[in-house]
Amino acid sequence: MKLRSNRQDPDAVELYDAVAALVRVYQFRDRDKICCHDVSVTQCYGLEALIRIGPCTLNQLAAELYLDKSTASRVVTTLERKKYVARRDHPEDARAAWLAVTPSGRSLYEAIKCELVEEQADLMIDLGPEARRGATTLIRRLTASVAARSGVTCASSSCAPAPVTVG
Amino acid sequence: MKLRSNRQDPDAVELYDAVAALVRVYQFRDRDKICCHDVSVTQCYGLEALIRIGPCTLNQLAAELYLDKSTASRVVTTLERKKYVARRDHPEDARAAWLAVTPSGRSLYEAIKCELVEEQADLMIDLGPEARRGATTLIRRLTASVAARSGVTCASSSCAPAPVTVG
DNA sequence: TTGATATAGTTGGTAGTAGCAACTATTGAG
DNA sequence: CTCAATAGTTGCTACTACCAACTATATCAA
Repeated sequence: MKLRSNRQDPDAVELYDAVAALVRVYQFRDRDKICCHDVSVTQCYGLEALIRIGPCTLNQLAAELYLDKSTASRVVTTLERKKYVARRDHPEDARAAWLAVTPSGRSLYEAIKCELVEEQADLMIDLGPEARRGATTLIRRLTASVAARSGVTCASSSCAPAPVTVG
Repeated sequence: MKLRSNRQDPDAVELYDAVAALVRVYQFRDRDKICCHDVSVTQCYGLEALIRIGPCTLNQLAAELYLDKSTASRVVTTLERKKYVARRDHPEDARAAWLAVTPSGRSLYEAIKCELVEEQADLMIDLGPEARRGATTLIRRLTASVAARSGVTCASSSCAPAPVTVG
C-alpha cells in the first residue's frame, strides 16, 4: 500500500475531478430525464438491474444496487404499487421473494433507455470516432477497478479504525 | 434534430451502459467514503461547490448543484448547523444570503478529497500509462457535452407528452 | 424430533434529498 | 409610491438510506 503523502499524484487529482464532474452531471441528467416518466432514478436502476440479472431475490437485488435490503425492499414496494415489478413466491425457499419485472415495467424501461441512449448518441457527435471507441473501454475499465475495491465497505484505506489493507 | 429510429447506434448503447455503470459504482463509493465523515454526499458536493466558486448566493449554489433553491437552502441549513458553512448578509442585496465555507468546512473537504484522490490513485495502478492520460481527457469532454445539453430541462427530444416509442 | 442458530424479508424510526407551491422581505421600474 | 420581479424560507409530499428490531422459514446438531 502506498503511503499517504501531502503531495498527491497529479494524474489522480485530475481523474478524480473529471469523474466527479461527470457523475454529478449524469446524476442530474438522469433525474431530469427519468423522472419525466413514472419513476425515480433509483427505481429505474432497480428496474434495470432486475432486467439485467433476471428474476431474483430481494437480497440479490440489494447487492446489485449496493443498497441495504430494507431500502431495496421499499424500492420494490413502490415499483410493485406502480405495477412494474411483481413479488412472487420463491420456488425453493419460502422465506425468499421472487422478483420479476412485468411487461409494463419492461416497456417503461425500454422507453427510458431509448431516450437516454439517443441523448448519448447526440453528444457523441462531439467526439471523434477513435475517441468513441476508447471512451467506452476506458470507462469500463475504470468501473471495474472501482467495483473491485468497493466490496470492502468501510475497511479500506480511508474510513476505518485499522487500515493496513493489501496492495 | 435526428429522427428516432428503432435501431440505435451500437456505440451509443455501449457508452450509455458503460457510463451508467460507472456512475452507479461511484455513487456507491462516494456514499461509502464521504458518509464516514460528518456529511452526506450532497452536503459534500455543496461544500465542494462553495470552495470551487467561492462565496456566493443561494441561487448560485443551487444552479451549480443542479438543485431547486429550496433543496439547496436545506442543504445549507444542515451545513450551517454543522459549522461548515456560514450564512452572512450579502453586501449589496439585503434579500440575498452570502454563503461562505468556514475553516473547519474547508479542512473537512480537504480531508475527504484527499482520501478519494488516494483511492483514485490506487485504482489507476490498474490502468496503463497512456490510458491514464486519455481517460481524463475523454471524461472531461464527455462531461462538457452532457453539461452543454443539460440546460434544456425537459424541452428536448425526450420527455415531452407523446413519446410514441419503439416496440 | 426438537431446539439453537442463521437467513430472507418487512417494518419502525430517524435523517436527509428533492421538487412544487405559497409565503415574506427587499429591490427596482415607472 | 406602487407594483412586478427576485432571493430565500417554509410547508407539503414522496422517496432514499441506514440501522435495529421483528416474523417466518430454513438448517444444523443433538
